[in-house]
Amino acid sequence: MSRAPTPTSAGRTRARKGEGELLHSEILDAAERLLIETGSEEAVSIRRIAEAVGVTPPSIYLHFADKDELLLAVCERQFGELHRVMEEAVVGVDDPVEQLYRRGKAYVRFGLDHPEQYRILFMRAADHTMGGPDAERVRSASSFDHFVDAVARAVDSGALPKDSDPLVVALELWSVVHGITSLLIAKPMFDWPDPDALTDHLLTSACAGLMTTPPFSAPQRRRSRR
Amino acid sequence: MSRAPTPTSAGRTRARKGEGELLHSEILDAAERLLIETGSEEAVSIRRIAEAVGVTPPSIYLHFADKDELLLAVCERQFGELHRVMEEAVVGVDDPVEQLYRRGKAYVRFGLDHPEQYRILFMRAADHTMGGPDAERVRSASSFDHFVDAVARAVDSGALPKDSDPLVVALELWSVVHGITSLLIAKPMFDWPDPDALTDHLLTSACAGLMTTPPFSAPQRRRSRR
DNA sequence: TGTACATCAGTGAACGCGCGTTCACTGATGTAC
DNA sequence: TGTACATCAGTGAACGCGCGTTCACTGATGTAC
Repeated sequence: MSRAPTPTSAGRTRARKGEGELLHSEILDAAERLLIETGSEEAVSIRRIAEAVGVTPPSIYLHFADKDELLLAVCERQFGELHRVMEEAVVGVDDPVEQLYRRGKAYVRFGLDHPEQYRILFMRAADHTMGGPDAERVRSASSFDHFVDAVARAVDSGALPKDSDPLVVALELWSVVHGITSLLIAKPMFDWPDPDALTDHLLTSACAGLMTTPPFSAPQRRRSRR
Repeated sequence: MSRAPTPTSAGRTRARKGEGELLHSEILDAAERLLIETGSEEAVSIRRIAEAVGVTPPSIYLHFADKDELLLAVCERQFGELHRVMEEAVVGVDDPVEQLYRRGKAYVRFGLDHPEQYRILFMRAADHTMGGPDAERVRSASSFDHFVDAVARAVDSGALPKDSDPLVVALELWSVVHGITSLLIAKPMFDWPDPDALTDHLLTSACAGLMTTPPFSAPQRRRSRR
């Protein structure tokens, strides 16, 4: 409309000399926004991100080596955010089992609130998300390690069998909440009950069941338990 | 090498007059093969499929309206196959709870044996897999309905609380096996124990827990259970 | 048995598109003298 | 206070690519007479 002397095609004004890093986070914001709006990872291209920021495509390469690095940075942000909401969910909660429930429900809620981010974090093919750069491995593992610690505390409290392997139990509980989250995202057309209540019920059942069932033991040479 | 009179660029010989349908299944075979080989849905293009079959790209359109219809057909095949292995797993098994375990383990094994197909079936965004054509809805639902029936039999047998909603329990158990399967596919870098034994243990725990925990009930106006 | 014709499986060339990435550049900002 | 210069954020045009899809066609196969 008005022909003001805007230095870029969009309304953006060029960064001052020492402030080139501003664009860095603007790009990440835009990438995340596009991801949510389009709901599809493929629809998020360098060109569309540049357009959204109000900048030309080559500018992106001033701040990210290539598209993969950009997407990885978006993932790292999300891992951080997921970690944050899970920790936030347990502040002031002392009972270790209650902590597990809270973490689980926060996890599911995060996934349902940010389905597209969740897809990138946990529903992508193994190669893309992992393999090369271990930045994500670190973040992801660190968050998972916190969860394993939480399980270990529940074992210590006596709410889970004394000889449980916290790692295995953590993987099992993670499977439970991930199963609920990802199926709700991928198959919303089924008659799902309230996700929060469902998570609560299934986690409660699973913990109760783990208490009364012999702990997991790796199959021996002989055939497995059943 | 030898300059034999091959009618197509690859070794394929043109179908006889009434046998145009032959190419139809050759295309599906090739699409599936490419999916497995490349391990990526995006890498499977009309052009690559045509090349794999030994035919030109436009020939594909003689048998499929567009790429979506082709991928849908691949999915339907896979749903059929998954249904088959799950039914096969329970032949000769009378105990309804044992049937649930067998189905669950067959499900996980199918996913791990066919990770790329599993991704398409259960790990894609909601829009792609569903929405328009309900062909998949039918297949998917029909297989799920069998599972709900199996749960109902377990309820009737007294292995699950009398007033359980079989649909909810089925969704819960599905979440468990899907959680294990999809995490194993997406996050193989964690220290997973033997999938079969893990599935067995978690399903056993979950069923035991469901037996001793009050059945799921939808949250009332008052805040949910906890 | 022979021939004209309809059918039908498949071809070849081209369309327009959006993509990631590169390269030489511009021009505003700050600094040294 | 003035000016030459280095720095650095961002541009504009172009590259080559693989994609889904279309269109008018070819030529072998079977059929009617």
